[in-house]
Amino acid sequence: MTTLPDGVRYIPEALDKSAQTDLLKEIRAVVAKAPLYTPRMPRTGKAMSVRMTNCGLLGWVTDKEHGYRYQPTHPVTGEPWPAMPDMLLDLWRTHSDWPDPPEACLVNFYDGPARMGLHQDKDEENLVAPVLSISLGDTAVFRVGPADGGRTCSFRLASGDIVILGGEGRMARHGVDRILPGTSSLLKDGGRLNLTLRRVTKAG
DNA sequence: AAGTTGCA
DNA sequence: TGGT
Repeated sequence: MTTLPDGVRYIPEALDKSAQTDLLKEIRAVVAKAPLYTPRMPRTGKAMSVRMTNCGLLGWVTDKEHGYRYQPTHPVTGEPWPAMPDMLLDLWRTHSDWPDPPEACLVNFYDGPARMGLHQDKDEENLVAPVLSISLGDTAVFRVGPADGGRTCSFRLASGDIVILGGEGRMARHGVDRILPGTSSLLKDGGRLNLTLRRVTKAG
């Protein structure tokens, strides 16, 4: 594998098959209560290819009118986000090395052609706490590069893998080039779920 | 603005 | 096809 930027940690096979199945069940329950919606770019209103929902106290949302932000309610249903499953809190405790619990879990669903352009996570009030990402389902071609520009590298993220952007890597630029169809049987109809845990505010 | 395109 |  190509060299990762400083502060970007890749943990392959962090979740075994049984843990992936258990976690998927939890996320299905979240999606049943807080349906996936199509987020839209600020100003242009252009639809993103990824569909999203959240769980936890806060969720990341975007729309044409108000842009990128965190809020406590689902933008379509107006309901509070479902609670963060204990499994996710456990994974954060195990891997994040951060004292305060995560407030947001962004659930991104990538179907066959969905992608995500290179970006930095900077909508949080807390830009120091790490960002923890969990992959479920089909393999993604993930791209990551240093915060200040320069060369990016890409590698595959398979079901059960974890990536942590922490320390120097917190503001790393990252995105998803594409999904490799048929690479996992975890999701019956294919596609990829990515769960991103974040601390949004500064204090607990 | 987490998009798209176009070019090497 | 891949890196930006």
